[in-house]
Amino acid sequence: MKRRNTAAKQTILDILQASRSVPLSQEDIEQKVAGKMNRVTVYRVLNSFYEDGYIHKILADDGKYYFAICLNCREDDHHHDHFHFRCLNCQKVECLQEEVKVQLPGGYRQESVNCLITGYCPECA
Amino acid sequence: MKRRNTAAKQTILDILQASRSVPLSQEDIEQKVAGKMNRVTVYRVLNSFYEDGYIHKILADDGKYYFAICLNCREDDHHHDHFHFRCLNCQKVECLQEEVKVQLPGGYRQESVNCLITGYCPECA
DNA sequence: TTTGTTAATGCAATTGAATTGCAATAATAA
DNA sequence: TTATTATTGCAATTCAATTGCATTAACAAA
Ligand SMILES: [Mn+2]
Ligand SMILES: [Mn+2]
Ligand SMILES: [Zn+2]
Ligand SMILES: [Zn+2]
Repeated sequence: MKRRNTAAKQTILDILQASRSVPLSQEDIEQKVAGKMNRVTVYRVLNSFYEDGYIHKILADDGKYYFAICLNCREDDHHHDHFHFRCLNCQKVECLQEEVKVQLPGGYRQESVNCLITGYCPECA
Repeated sequence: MKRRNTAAKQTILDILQASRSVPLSQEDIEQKVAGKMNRVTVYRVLNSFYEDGYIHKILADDGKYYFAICLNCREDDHHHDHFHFRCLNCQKVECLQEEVKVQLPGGYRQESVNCLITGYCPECA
C-alpha cells in the first residue's frame, strides 16, 4: 500500500498524457483542473509522479517548473537528457528530440541534465 | 551619465573577477560583502551588470541564480552558450568549456541557452 | 570648486511560487 | 465491514527576489 489511485491523480495524468511533448507548468495544470482540486494537491501529485519516475521535471529560465510524461523511459532506464525549448513570445515549452551529449572533463560524473534553449517558435518567429 | 562608478559595484566586480569560471550565487556574494552593503544592492548591481552584458546569469536546478564574468565575449558578440556543471555534494557551479550545439527543428530561432549538467565533481565523486 | 540633476543605496514592505502542519477524508488491505 | 494510513483541503509559512520611497552621493555643467 504505497500509492493510492485517486481522481486527482487520474485527472492530472490524463492532462499530461494529452500533452505528451509539451511540458506543462504547475500554473497550466492548475487552470485545467480549476475547481476540481486544490492547488496544493496539484503540487503534491506532480511531485509524487516525479519521485516515482512517471514524469520529468524541468526548470525553465522563467523560474517555473514544467512537467511532462516520460516518453522513451522504462522503469529501469530513465534518460531525460533531451533539450527543451521555450518560446519567448507564446511561452510554450517543448521537448526536443535531440539528446544532450556533453564531454565532461575527467573525473566528473553526470547525474542529470537540465538544458533549455530559449527563442522563438515557428509560429512566433 | 548612464551608470555611475560606485564602491559597491567595484567590490562586486572584484569578487566576480576573482572567480572567473566559477559562477557565484546571490547568496555567495552576499556573504563575501557582508556588512559592506545591503543585500538589495547586491541584487541591483548584479542585475545591472547583467543588463549591460558584463556578466552572464544562469538559473541552476537548485532554483538559484548564478553569476559569472563574461570571458570570451565582446561588446558586440555575446555567446554564453557553454554548459555549466553543478555538484550535488559541494554545490559548486562551474562554467564548462564545451559549447552547446543544438540542431533546432525548422523555423525555430535560438536566442539564448541555459544548460546545466548536475552530478559530482572530481573532489566529490 | 560649487551646484544641480538624478543614479544609486538602505530599509521596510511586498510579491509569488513552492512548501509545510494539521485535521478531515477516503482508498485499500485485512 | 473495519482498521489503517495515504491523500486532500485549507491556512499558514517559507524564502528568494522585487518594489516603493526617502536619503545619499556620483558626476556633468557652470
Ligand atoms: Mn523519464
Ligand atoms: Mn558574455
Ligand atoms: Zn511561440
Ligand atoms: Zn563537488
